[in-house]
Amino acid sequence: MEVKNNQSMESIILETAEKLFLEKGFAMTSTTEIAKEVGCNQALVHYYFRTKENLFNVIFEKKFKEFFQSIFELDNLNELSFTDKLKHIIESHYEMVRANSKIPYLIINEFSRKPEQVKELKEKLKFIPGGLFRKFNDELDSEIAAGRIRKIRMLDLILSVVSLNVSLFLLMPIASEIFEMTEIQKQMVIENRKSEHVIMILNSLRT
Amino acid sequence: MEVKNNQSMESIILETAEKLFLEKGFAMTSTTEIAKEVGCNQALVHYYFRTKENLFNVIFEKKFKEFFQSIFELDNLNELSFTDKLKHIIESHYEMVRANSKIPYLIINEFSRKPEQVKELKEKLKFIPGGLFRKFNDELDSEIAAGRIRKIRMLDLILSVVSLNVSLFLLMPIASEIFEMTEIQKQMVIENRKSEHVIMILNSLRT
DNA sequence: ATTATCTATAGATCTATAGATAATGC
DNA sequence: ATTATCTATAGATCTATAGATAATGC
Repeated sequence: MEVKNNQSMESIILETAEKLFLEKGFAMTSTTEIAKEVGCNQALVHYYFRTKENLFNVIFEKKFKEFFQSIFELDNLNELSFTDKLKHIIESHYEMVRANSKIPYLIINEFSRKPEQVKELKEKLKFIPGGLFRKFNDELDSEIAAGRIRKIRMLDLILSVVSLNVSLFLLMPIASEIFEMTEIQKQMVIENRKSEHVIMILNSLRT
Repeated sequence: MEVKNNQSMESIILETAEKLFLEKGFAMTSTTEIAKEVGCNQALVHYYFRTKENLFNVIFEKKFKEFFQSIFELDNLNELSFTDKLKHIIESHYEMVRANSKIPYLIINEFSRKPEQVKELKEKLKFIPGGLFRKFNDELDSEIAAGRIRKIRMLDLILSVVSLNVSLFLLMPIASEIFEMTEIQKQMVIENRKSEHVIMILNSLRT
């Protein structure tokens, strides 16, 4: 447990690995490359994390939790109307995906790399309080019962919000080529889509 | 140019490679593995396609074109109203993604593997007739002018349709774990989302 | 003769570990 | 003494090619 000039070697390795895994995925990133970028020898990466798989898992679990935690963040919204609450959720989820736009790719990648281990990942979500979730579901149902929004299941609502937000950032590199956007246009689209997603979802819920 | 019992070796290799690349991506698939699955030796894979990169590119270009062609398939819809036309586009795009659910992942993967080559891929879309596209854009604008739908750009409409359709299949493996769906429930969700997407988009366009 | 298929192997990784040396904490 | 870092290397890939042999077309 040495404290280096500011940062321990272990944490530098971790951060560098995180950066590279997010950029290029598990298979395309070697421990040799991580070491080279860190500026140490390759054995040291294994000294701290034993295996590449191990190192990846540490990072993956962290990112995976980070990502799903934010989806279900519903605190301090009690005083708002259902519509405003939903608007807030869409917007904060959007901002979270924007700030962590590589995570969805990492997660999809990992699920396709180890489909058999999918069950274990479920365990990692146990920390999410189901209460908030159920409460929002009840509110949704009573809005429907009151005839203020059309009939829709919670699952469909979540899928729509997550789909729109996540895939904007997954598709942006491709879309910007196809539609020949400049860097500025790209930024404008990203800026506009936030309110577009809110409008879409809210509009689509009208009776 | 030998014709084997039914199928040439070259096409068997191509099909097997396609299957494996779609399943596991470029980096996680080796020519050794392709050969093993085909039942030939590894040198033969290189005999027909020289390099792994080459083999991948042949497959990628095919899939890439296939995918985008179908998005812009707007034939034989002239007699329909704008709304019905849009409904038809959403549904047929949905079915295409369902039938080729691994392609979006392949494309996203490739774009993140070679971000520098993005420009070249643009070339591969030159075959798409811009006319149909512009015609639909004009129709959209006149619907807006007539006050029948809210103000929206073509780009936003396309992004929304593609986002919803594509990410359903990208997210399904993960979502089905989180929401603890059985295989039957999964199939039901996939069945339901088709009309849900149509409703969402059409509803969201109302003034 | 030409094309398809195989065997064998070079050369470049890459992961993981053993064992030596340097740095630090007590 | 213990922990961190390095050098060196084993062993397992993997891609690509050279060169031998088998199969086919004329």
